[in-house]
Amino acid sequence: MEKSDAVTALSALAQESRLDVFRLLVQAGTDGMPAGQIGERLGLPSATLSFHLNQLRQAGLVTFRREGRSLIYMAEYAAMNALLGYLTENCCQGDPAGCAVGICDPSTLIDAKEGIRQ
Amino acid sequence: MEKSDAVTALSALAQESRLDVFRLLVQAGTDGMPAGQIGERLGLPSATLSFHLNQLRQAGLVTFRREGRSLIYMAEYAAMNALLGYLTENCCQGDPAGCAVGICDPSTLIDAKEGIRQ
DNA sequence: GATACATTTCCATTTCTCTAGAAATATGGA
DNA sequence: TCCATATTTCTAGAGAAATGGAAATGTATC
Repeated sequence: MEKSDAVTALSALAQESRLDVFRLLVQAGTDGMPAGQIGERLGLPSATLSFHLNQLRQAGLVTFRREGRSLIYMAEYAAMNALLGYLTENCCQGDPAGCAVGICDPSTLIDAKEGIRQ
Repeated sequence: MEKSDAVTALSALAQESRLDVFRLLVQAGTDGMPAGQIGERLGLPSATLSFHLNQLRQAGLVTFRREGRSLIYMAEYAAMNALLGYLTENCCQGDPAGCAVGICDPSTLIDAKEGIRQ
């Protein structure tokens, strides 16, 4: 992961509404959640929500698919894991004994056990 | 960890110079590094560096101690671990099989193996 | 094609953040 | 006490981000 990508992802999460949205989508799992439902749950006007969803999308932290009239947003677990990896990358002078990298991906549990980063 | 604390910590890290400073201190370990040396390494004017160090300090991500004329800054590993925990907290609907929380602390390797969060 | 619905884009306003020179503060040594 | 060093606080200007109403876009249904 590049430094600029990390800053973009951290900036995207460093805002109360967006952190709420992201965590909601992390909870929602691979099913995702339509934009309208997100706005309803968090009490955000549609234009405001759309702005924040766009920020999260440009940071690579969420993706979406269309289903009828709705856009279903879902968390991008790989991006979250890459960010966690970046933050802990230089930790403990590379000693794995004191440094366990967090991995979280409901769709690839097998990969998670092997470790995503090589 | 409170949501507002998480936003503060993420905001602190969501800036190129501060991310550089934090990672440098994570590398430096418990010895820490004097402010002057940080500024020299990253090419930051003293007032600018001081502003960023203050942001990191207010976010609880770094602490400092005085040694003679120098202020030695060091990473607060517990705060970083708390943030990683917060981001992955609602992951995988609580299923521990797909969700391992990252832990990193050179000074408490034993605690790390037990897991810091209860 | 007309209408309803879901969501986005446009826009202006307000608010927060970054930057770095200059002055102030704290410490140590002559 | 006086000077050098290390770092902070003060300050103001420039730039970026957040907000939400109104209008536009895309999709489905009749």
